[in-house]
Amino acid sequence: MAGSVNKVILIGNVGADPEIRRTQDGRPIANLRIATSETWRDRNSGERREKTEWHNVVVFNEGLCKVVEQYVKKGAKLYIEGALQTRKWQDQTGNDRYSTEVVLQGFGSTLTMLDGRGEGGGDRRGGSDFGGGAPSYDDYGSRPSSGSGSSGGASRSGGSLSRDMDDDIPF
Amino acid sequence: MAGSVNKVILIGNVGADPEIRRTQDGRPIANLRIATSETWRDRNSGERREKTEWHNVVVFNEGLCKVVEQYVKKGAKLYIEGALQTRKWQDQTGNDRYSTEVVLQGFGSTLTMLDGRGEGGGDRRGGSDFGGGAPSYDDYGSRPSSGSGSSGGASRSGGSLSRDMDDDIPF
Amino acid sequence: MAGSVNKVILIGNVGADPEIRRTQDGRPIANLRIATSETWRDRNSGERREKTEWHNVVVFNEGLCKVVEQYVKKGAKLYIEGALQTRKWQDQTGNDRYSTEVVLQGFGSTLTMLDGRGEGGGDRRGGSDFGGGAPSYDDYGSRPSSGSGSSGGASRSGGSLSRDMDDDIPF
Amino acid sequence: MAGSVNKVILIGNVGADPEIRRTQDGRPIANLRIATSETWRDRNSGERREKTEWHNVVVFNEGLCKVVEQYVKKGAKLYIEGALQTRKWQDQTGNDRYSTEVVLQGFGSTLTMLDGRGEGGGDRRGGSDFGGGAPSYDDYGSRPSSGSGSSGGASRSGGSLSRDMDDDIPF
DNA sequence: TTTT
DNA sequence: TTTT
Repeated sequence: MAGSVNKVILIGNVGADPEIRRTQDGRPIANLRIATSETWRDRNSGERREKTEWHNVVVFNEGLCKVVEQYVKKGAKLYIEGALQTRKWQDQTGNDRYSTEVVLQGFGSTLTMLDGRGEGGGDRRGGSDFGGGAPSYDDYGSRPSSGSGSSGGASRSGGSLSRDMDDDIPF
Repeated sequence: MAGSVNKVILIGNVGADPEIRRTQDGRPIANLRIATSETWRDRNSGERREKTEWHNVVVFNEGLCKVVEQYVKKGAKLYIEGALQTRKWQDQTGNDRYSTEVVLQGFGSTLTMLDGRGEGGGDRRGGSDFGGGAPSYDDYGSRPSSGSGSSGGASRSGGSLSRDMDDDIPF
Repeated sequence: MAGSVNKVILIGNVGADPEIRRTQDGRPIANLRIATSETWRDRNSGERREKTEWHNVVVFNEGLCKVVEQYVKKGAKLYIEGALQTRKWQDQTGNDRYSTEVVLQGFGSTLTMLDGRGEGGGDRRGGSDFGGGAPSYDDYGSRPSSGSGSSGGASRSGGSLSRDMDDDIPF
Repeated sequence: MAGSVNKVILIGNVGADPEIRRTQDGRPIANLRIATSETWRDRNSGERREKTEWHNVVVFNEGLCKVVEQYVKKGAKLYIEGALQTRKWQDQTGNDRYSTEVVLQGFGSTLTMLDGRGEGGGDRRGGSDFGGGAPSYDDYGSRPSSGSGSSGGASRSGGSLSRDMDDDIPF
C-alpha cells in the first residue's frame, strides 16, 4: 500500500540480559524484553499509581545484534525505533496463536543506549565498558561507500545517502 | 519508571467499518483494524513483493469514538498515534492468551483522517461529508477552559495549556 | 488543513541552565537550548567525526515550566516532544528575521528527564533530588476530572480521556 | 553525544512545485515548502480558527530527489521524516543569519506521498501518473545486496539488514 | 553552550 | 479485511 507508516518508538528498561540466537545460515537474532511504564495519580484516593507495559523486541541485523550482545544488559535504558509485527504460530494443540513484537529489521530501525548501565545495580558510567561513549546503532546494514559521485570527504553512511559534512553546498 | 516512552505511529487503511461498543457505564470503545504494508523488490527474481501487517487499534475516548463513528469507514486512510498495550485473557480451555493492541486512550493519542473517503469505492473528496475538511481529533477529552489566568483570546485547547494565538509574547 | 501533523522528537542534553520568564499576565515561558549530535566515521581518513546541532526549545505551560524550573539543569538529558514553529521578528534595522523553535505548548507536548542529573558535574543518581524517579510531564494543562460518566477509580488524566486502570472492560 | 535523537515528522501539503538544483559535483538537492496547520475553536467567540506553519524541507539524496522531481507537485500531501538542521549564512551586510530546515539526508529519512495528487486542482487518483501506486522512498541509498550470508530469497533492503520474508525463522 |  |  502506498503511503504507509508502521513505527514504534520506545524508551524503557531492559528486563533481563538479552538472548541472542542464530538462524541456520548464521544470522543473529536478539530478543529483548523492554518495560515502559506510566504513572498517574488516582482521581479518588490521590494515590500515585503505576502501570508497566512489557514489550517484546526482536532484532534482526548483524550490526544491531552486536551492539545488543556487547552492551545491552538487564536494567539498561534504551531508545528503540522499530515496527510492529504480528506473527502466527501454532501451540501444542495445533491452535493458531499470535504474537506481536517490535521488530528492528529494516530501514529506519534504531537502537540507542541512553545510559552506560548494565546489570541493574551498578552505574558503569565512568568506569565504562564503552570506551568513551554509549553505543548507538542505526540499521545501516552493510551500506558501502558505493558510487554516486561521492568523490571524497566524510560520509555519514556511504553511498548516495550522504552529503559530506564539510561540503559547503550553496543551498 | 521515570523517563519512559511508549508510542506507536501508523499510517494505513481501515480494513472494515469500525465496531463501536459501550462499557456498562456507557463509555464508548471503538475497534479498528488498520493495514500497513511495505513493498520491496526481490533480490533474486526482481519481482515486486508486498507484505501487509494488520494492527488492532482500540479507541477509548468519547471524542475520538465520535469521530470514528461518524467518519471512519472501510478503506479510510488514517494517521494514528497511540501506545502499545498487551492484555491477558483466558481462552475457552482456561489457558492464558495475550493480545497486543494499539491503544488510543490517554495523553498524546491522535487520530487523523488523511482522506475524505469512506466505504471503499467512491471518492468523497469535494462532495464531502466533512464540510470542508477531513476531521482530526486529538485526545483532549473534555478539557475545559479552566482557570490559569487565561483571560481571553483564542485557546488551542483551553486551560493553562494554551497560549493565545494572537498574543505577542516577547520571547 | 485537515490531516496535518507537526511533530519534533529530540533526545539531547541541555546546554545551559534554562531561563524562565513570565508574560505580562503571569504565564511562565521556559527557554532551553538542547544539543543533539551524530557521529560517523570519515570515509577516507577513517577518523571519527561528530556534528552537533543546537535546538531552541520554548515551553509554554505552567506544569511543564515548573518541571523545567525545578529539575532541568545544564547537562541534563531530556526527551522532548513538541512542534516546529517559526516566528517572525524585526531586527534593529527593521528587517524581517525568522527564528524556528521547537514549541512545547499544546496537545501532545512532552518533556521527560532521562537522567536524574543536573549541573554538569555530579551524578545525582542515587542521592537523588527526585524522591525516587526522574520527573516527567505531559502537557495535560488543568485537565480536570470532568464529566463523562467516570464514576470512580483511577484516572490517568481526568475527564473522558481516561479509562480506569482497574476496570475490567470486556473488549 | 551518545544517546541522541533528532527527528521531525510532518504530514502536510506542498506549497509550490519543488525546486531541484545540483551541486557542482552533480548531486541533486530538492527544496520543498510544506504547510501544516492546526485548527481550534476560539474560547470566547467560539469561532473556528486556523494557524498554518510553513516548513522548509531540504532533500539530499539521489533517490529521494528523483521521487520529488517526478511526483511531488504543488498541493501534494506528504509524510516526511527527517532531522532538524540550522545553518548559518551571511546576509548582504555581512551579518550572521540562521535558517532552520528539515533535512532528509541520512539514515531514517523518509518521504511518502499520501495522495496521488499534484498541481493543486485535479485529483489524479485513478488516471494516475504513478503507474500503480503512489511512490514512497526511504533513504536507502545504494544499499546493495552485499555479503552477510544472504544466499537467496527476497530482501527488503539487501545486505545484512534484511531477513528473507519467506524464511521461517523459528523465533 | 551539552554530552560521550 | 485495507490500499496501490
